[in-house]
Amino acid sequence: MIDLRTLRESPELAREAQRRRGASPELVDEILSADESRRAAIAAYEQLRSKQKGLGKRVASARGADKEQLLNETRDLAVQVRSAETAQTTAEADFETVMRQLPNLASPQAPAGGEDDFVVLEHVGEPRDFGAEGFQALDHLELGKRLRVFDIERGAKVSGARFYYLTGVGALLELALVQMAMDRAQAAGFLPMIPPALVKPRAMEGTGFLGQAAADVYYLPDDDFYLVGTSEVPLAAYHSDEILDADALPLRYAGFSPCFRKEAGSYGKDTRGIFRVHWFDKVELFTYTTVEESYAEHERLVQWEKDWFTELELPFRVIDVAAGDLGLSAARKFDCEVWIPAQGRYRELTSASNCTDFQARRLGIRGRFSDGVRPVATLNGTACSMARTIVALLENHQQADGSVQIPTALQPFLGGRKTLDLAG
RNA sequence: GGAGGUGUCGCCUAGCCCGGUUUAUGGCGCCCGCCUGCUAAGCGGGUUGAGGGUAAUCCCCUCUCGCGGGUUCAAAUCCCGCCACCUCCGCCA
Repeated sequence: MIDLRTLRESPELAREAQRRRGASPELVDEILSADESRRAAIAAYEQLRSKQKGLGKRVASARGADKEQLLNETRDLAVQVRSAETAQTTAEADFETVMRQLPNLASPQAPAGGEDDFVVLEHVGEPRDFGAEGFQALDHLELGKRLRVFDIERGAKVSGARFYYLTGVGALLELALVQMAMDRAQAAGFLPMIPPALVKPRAMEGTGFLGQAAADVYYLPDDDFYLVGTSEVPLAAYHSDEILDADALPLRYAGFSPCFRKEAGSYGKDTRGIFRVHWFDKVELFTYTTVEESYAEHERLVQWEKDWFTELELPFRVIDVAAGDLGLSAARKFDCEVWIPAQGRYRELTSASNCTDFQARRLGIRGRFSDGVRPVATLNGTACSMARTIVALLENHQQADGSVQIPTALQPFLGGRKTLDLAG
């Protein structure tokens, strides 16, 4: 992210960075002014406090009239110290408030523009031509109903719209995907984790989900808990306020957790089936490393995701998300979009973000290096998002007879099962 | 949810009742040195961490005894609230 030094030395660069992200350039000036007040308040407090300490020592050893004299002096000083302390606390809080609104610095390589200005980096695999195969492809809702993979009606009855039950083979399919994703993650050096899905505000705020994304987050006011929208949150907060041993980096974790999303503002979008839901389970990859190493790690995350879809025999493309569509914390983001036949387009199934030191600064995660203590970098990437992967598998691997073929790589995790069909 | 106990510088620990000379005691570990055929042992010294100032590994300042408030000229120490852990009870998968 833009650190304070850069902000102070070249505010115009920072303003430009804000414009590039579609964020307010004026924020930079607000921060600078808050920073100035904060520093002045700290300096004033520290000076008074130092004086007070010196006097305190003399009071301790003084006797009689000397002591009375010193006590009078220090009493006056104490009043000043107290007000200086209040001023400092206020100034720091004000500074934090504006500073926390500043998004990460977008990578210079990220394409300019907003949501529609992504750049397609590559296509892997070919969408099937169902017409040529002589049958009309069904959408995942139809397939899922017929094969009893999920139960949307009862999901709605019990929990409302955008909820579902995974049933029978559907439930087994998710468990198989979890196992396979964890297996591949472990092979790549990630430590399997099952983190808490309810977190305190600090974790949510530190990962950058209480900014522009706040409307999408479930909150339990009685207990002051947030429901995580991804295990990125508890995995990032795992090492909060810690100083990591540089030799231990990179630290890699694969978290499996439910994900809860309000999907506010998406009314009417993707209402069919289980493509866009309020809850799904996901295996997420998370890395702590150095900022210098983060770029290479980002490439590796994308490569692991590509390998995953190749193993699942799903046609996909990789996009480079534009600066204006990066959210608060990412400096750069690559999405893998899988072909969804019934929709006739590529849809996001995984996303890999390099958050550089943005989350680490906010969560107090630093590394001890030979040249000192510095914030580390954090990265996250989807290993497997269950509901959407099930959608993709059903639609892409459907057969003329209404059955669905299980990709070879996934079969061992389903007890050797090769197809989903009405019989079983 | 209820009762009691605990939380100190990497780890263990003293200090808290009775507030000030605590720049927090001692041990372990770690680092440097001495000594010794080698090793072990022994001896001497060093060692909380973070933030900031500075050209600076010198030096200076602030913060740091679970967290946050309060009392006081002054808080590890007194008071209040919270959190975590332990023991017991209750409840529960």
